[in-house]
Amino acid sequence: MNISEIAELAGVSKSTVSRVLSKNGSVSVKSKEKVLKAIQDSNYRPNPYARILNKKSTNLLGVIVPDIANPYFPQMIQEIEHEANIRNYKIILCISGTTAESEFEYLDMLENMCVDGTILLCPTAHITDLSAYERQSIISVDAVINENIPSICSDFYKGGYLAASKLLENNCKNILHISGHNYFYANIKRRQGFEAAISTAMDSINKYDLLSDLSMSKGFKIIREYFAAHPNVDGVFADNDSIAFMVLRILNELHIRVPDQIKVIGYDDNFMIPMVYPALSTIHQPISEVGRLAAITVINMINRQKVNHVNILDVAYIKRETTLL
Amino acid sequence: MNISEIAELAGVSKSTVSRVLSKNGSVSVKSKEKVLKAIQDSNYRPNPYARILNKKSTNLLGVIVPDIANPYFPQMIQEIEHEANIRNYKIILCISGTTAESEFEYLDMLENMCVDGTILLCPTAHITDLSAYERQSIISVDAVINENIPSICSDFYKGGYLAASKLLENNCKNILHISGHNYFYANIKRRQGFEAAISTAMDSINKYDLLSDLSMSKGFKIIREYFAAHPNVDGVFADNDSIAFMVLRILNELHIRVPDQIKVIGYDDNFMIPMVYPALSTIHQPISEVGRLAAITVINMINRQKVNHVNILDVAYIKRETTLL
DNA sequence: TTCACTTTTGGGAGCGGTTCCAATATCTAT
DNA sequence: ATAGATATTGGAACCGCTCCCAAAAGTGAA
Repeated sequence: MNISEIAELAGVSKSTVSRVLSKNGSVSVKSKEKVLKAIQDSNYRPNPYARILNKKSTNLLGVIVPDIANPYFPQMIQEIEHEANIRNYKIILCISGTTAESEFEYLDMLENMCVDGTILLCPTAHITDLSAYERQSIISVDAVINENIPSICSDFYKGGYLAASKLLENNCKNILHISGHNYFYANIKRRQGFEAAISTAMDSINKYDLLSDLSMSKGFKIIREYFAAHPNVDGVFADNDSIAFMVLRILNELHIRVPDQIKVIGYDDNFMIPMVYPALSTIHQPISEVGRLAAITVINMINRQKVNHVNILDVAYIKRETTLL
Repeated sequence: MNISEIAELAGVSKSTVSRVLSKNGSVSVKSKEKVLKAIQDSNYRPNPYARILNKKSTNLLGVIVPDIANPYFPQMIQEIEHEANIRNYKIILCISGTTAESEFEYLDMLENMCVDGTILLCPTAHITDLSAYERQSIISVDAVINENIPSICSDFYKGGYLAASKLLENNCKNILHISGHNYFYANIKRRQGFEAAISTAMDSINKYDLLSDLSMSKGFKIIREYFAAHPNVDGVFADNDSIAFMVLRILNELHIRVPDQIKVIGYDDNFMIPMVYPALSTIHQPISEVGRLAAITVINMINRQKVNHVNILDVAYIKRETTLL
């Protein structure tokens, strides 16, 4: 079934059918009715690719995400998908892992597919130059790539700062910061904020750093060994909630009481937190707002409207059961 | 940049360029080199939509998923995406919620987009007739829709059966089955298996059922009240791990010891389990295998190869810390 | 050199829409 | 009734690629 057959069925020309379908150009009520009836009768679906060939836009949005195991990303994707759909955009999902090659491979693929825009979720620091991708509007989430690429971030610096401040308020003196990567913008900013806050402390503070591959397979061993070697640690800031969960589990095994003996603060505000005991104190990121703003921004950019190149959304400390204050 | 400009640059006809691009038809070495050089020099990217208009296929796969908060789905999507990419298919991700209208809306959209195939992840029981979608090959995962639609499922019946058997082995006499929905095939089969196993018990068993909306906002209250009203329960089977986590959290609040006083078994084998205490005993589903088989099956179906219409993958009981046996 | 055969090539008609343009129909005011 | 303006319509070119087909070029044996 194509537009010519519909035209024949309705007894009009295909130009007229096209006008009815795309709702522009004037069509008499009579013709319009005939066309609509013919479409009804024949279960006709216009071919979007023929249209794309004429128009310049595909109404496709690429989303490149490092992984979707960490629930942070699915939540954001869900929000992006929702906002995009409202505006008649479809999502092409690309899961890149954390290698720069793979990110570029997907960007190439999306460029080939003529997506109208792409949202880079948490790109690695390897991505600095996107000038080769001319057909698509690109924005980044949770990382600042360069001044030409609009970005949406929650305030990682403040998040790190808040975490350290709260550990200090809780009277911790031997503070451990655990993180799994150092090639994401988020980690770097968070660390800066964290260290800035520590350096404001009146008392003398011992700061420890554990930076390692903390995937579940290796993480337990590494963290367990670290606590064995540093029994004096009385405050922990984990770069994400999964790491914090591992810490809590290990402290439980070691019969170290939380929050009496050690305070623990996570990051992300994983939706699982309220389901487990003890409920983790953490830094909450406005995931939905970030996702929504990302979708809106990239679509505005596609439509050549003005967009803010710097968007920093606020974070908040959520006290639960692994800290006293 | 289009194929004609490349042809001009290379000093050949666009037919020849097309032959080089699509690697079929014979082209002399000399022409081929000229064309390749012209493409190199000009950063030309063939327009896939012009190709789609001639060929019949889009190399697009739809994936319709009820939600992506539950980590079960992201894990599966990741696997599907991976397998699809290897075979040069791209994924259109659609998040439908659990309403049948939305599932049909997305199916319509995918039909309009001329996707080659669609994978329905865990469709609701409302979906029974897919005959209106003629252009795409459709399969379902975690549900049997009808005998025309190939399906990939893990063995829910056995999963339910196993869970009940294990609770009986653990000497539970007052067994509670908690589930959040009853409009998914998975829930129905699981319940059948569960009840079949219970009915084989030698001793007299009290079986309780809690079937309700157990989203996190309401779930805690409902479960808490249920335990208050039924203090004799000594074994729990939760339809998924998230519900089981809520149960564990509540039992902890009530100072009821697990597994001494109550045994708990979950379902899914959520990757978070090893990170929290006590680690949940659960029924493990082969998520990756299901995802991989789904991708392979739908692509085989697209290519008109024979596919099995019934695929049931095995599940296994994983004993951790919330049961004794 | 010539003929028969194979390889390579370019022209042109689609694929299914959109859109420009000129032609025709309809309407308004005189 | 008629000129002039406006609304509606169909024809045809075009978007960028594929692929059929016939022509041209290349090959080898007689």
